[in-house]
Amino acid sequence: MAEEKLNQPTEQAILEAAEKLFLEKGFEATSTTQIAKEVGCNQALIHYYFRTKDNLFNTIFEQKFRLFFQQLFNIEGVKSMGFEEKIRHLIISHFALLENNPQIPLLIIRELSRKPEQVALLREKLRELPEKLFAALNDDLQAEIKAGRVRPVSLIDIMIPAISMNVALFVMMPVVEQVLQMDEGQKKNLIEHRRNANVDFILHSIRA
Amino acid sequence: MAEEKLNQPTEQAILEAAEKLFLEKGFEATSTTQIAKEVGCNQALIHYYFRTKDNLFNTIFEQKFRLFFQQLFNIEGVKSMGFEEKIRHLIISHFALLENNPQIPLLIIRELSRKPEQVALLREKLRELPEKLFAALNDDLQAEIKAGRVRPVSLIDIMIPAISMNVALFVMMPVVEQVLQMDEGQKKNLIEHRRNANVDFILHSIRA
Amino acid sequence: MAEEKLNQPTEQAILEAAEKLFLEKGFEATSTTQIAKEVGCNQALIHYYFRTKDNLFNTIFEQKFRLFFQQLFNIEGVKSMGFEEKIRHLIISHFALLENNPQIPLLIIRELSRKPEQVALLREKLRELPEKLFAALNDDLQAEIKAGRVRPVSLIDIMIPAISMNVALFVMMPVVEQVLQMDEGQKKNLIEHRRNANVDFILHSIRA
Amino acid sequence: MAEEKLNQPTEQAILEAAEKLFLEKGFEATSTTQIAKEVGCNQALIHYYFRTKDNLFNTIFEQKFRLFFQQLFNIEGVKSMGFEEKIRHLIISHFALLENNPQIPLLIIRELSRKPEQVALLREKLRELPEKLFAALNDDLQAEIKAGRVRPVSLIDIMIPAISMNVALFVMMPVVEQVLQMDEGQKKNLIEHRRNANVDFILHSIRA
DNA sequence: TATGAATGAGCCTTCATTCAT
DNA sequence: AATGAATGAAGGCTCATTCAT
Repeated sequence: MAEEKLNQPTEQAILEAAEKLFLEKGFEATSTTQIAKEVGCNQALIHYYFRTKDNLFNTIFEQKFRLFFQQLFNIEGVKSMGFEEKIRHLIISHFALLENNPQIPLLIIRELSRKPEQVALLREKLRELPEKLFAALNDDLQAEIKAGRVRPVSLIDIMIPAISMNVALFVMMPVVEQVLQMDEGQKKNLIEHRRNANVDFILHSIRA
Repeated sequence: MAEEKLNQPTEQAILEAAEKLFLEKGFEATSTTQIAKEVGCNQALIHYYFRTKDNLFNTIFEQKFRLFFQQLFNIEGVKSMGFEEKIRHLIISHFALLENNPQIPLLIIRELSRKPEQVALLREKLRELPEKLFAALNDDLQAEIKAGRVRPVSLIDIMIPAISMNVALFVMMPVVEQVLQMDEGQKKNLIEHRRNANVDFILHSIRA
Repeated sequence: MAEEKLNQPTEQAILEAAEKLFLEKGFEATSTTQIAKEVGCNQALIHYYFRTKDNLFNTIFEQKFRLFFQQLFNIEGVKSMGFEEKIRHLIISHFALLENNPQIPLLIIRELSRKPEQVALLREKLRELPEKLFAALNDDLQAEIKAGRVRPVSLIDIMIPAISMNVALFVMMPVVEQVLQMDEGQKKNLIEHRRNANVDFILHSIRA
Repeated sequence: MAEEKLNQPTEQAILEAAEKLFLEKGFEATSTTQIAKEVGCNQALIHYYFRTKDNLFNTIFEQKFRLFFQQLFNIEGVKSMGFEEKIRHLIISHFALLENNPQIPLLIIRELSRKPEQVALLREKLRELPEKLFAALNDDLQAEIKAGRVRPVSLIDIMIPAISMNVALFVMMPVVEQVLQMDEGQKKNLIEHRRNANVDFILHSIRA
């Protein structure tokens, strides 16, 4: 309960090394020996701080998980916007979140099955979505449709493409990078382009 | 490289068991012991046929990989269609391919980094795309744009959303299933719905 | 169920080494590495044959356990004897059993708490005792008491001292050996003496 | 060696926790971590006070050992008794000692082999026996035999059964408890009964 | 073709111990 | 007096691989 106490530098270093490796290679492919080597400490020290590899992973997973979904549903200052502006803002926020945490979706996809407790947490988080955001947005959407500015389409059929396009970009990016031998600049350009392209695509698609 | 001699039944059984497990749990989390148990044979037999676990994995990876991209770019009988029909057909073909091989994208995303040799292969395959398909399709697209039936948009900016939406559906499906506690019927309905929803979304988005 | 199949020589060697070490030092103080060294094989081989240290121990424990209690209650040809002769024979049989398996009592005392399944087995074995032996013996005892040849005493109060004296000798022998710096000959003499001394003590004690 | 300065309360707490655990589970199966947890202190503190686990164990072993044998041979006020009364008193004293320290015999049996230094100590202690007790008692015994009140028997052949019966009761008690599923009351009754039964048995056995 | 036996390397974990504070 | 941090060694176990048959 009393979480977020200031970690010791070593504990923090372990967390960071573990985070890096778990995100990069997944739980199974990461060994505590590798983490220790990355930290530059004895392997037993990892168990001193976190007792088990599973524990260490859970700590990181939960933290990343919370961070991700808290930001995902944290959409302040949207109320005063027009509908199109809202959509644009939400997609760009989501995109930014992924840009800052590009490996989290794959982490969740990979490892959620190993963490049934987290499933419940996610379910709960997702339940907040309709009430806080979905309902309001849906009202706007229905108004837009009635006004003839948007074609008849359900909100979920807007959100799924939006989320899919954003997530897919970052999930598939490592493959694309490798295959197209992209350098950092090219990658940056691609991301920059997709940010707006995704928004445009959605907005074009829903126009009446 | 591609020796296509008919496999022995045992060799085939190993391949099938390995395929199932590798797709399900990934390379690291699958052991040759598990594969042997699944086949119902001796552990050493796997090495008799494939020498190393890596070898066995590569065989499957390459095969799945070929299958995936061959079908992806194999668009017979498209020529006679109209542009919209072509797009619809391509997306639905791609969707069907994913439906039949829902785990392949995750496999590639997960394991491609471990297989630099495969990257070259993929690159080569991708180079065929523009020549066989891309160019022809692009001609159609430019014609449609000139005719005012499609808004000005590059072909790649149509393909990326299309592929993204299809891939994201199947990559994220295991998480969605778990979180929403969907049964088989619900899952089937969702997939059925998305098949057409994805097409519609693309088509709506590109209309002038 | 189909137990007692002919063991491979290596498996047998492992069993023997493990038996020796487990009896000598107990479960906790014996490592699989030590067992492997004793056998002269790789440590992993022990897990190849028995999967876990616990499994290996259980195999030995159960075998020793069964052997011990089967012989304990296997008292053939006693029926035709007179009462005193019966008592003598039973004590000497028990003594011989301990002589051949001097470390088993300590093994059971040490490790039974770690093996709750075995407790049930032992309980069952012990339930056979009264029916097969105890009842008959008790009839004899009552007859002897009525005839005035034996003082009034319950059978259990004869058996407990008998068993105690026999067991205590072998359980305490390692300590006695060490403390008194006895050589093999002295030890043998002591055991030989106690064999008869124990019988005599019991017989003297119950005489009217 | 025997520095008898008053222990610090913490040191005392460690000793008590360690004693409890060592007696219960033996040296190998007890970890300094467990002891620290039992005490509620830091693990390092145990080494601060006792330097090594072995040292801590030796302290306890030696203390228990001394206590056990000092009381064993400490037979005050016996001189004025008659022979039978002496025997009775000695057995009951021994029994009481075991009742208060029921785990010590098993501790010694288990761990003496790991402590060759302690063997010398025990040997020395045992050498005091004949001088202080044995000789006097033997005189009494010979007198009794000569008087025809006791059958011809050596003192050692009285003492071994007496000690054996007492020790065996407490050494085997944990097994008996488990197997017969005895509750505390039943156990208490059994012990109470055996206390006198053991005395009676010895006395009956030596009568002429 | 197929298998049982065997092995070295690595994994996660626990342990006793040390050291600086 | 007491503690948190850190470590080397060892434990049990699994793994991919090899080899003789």
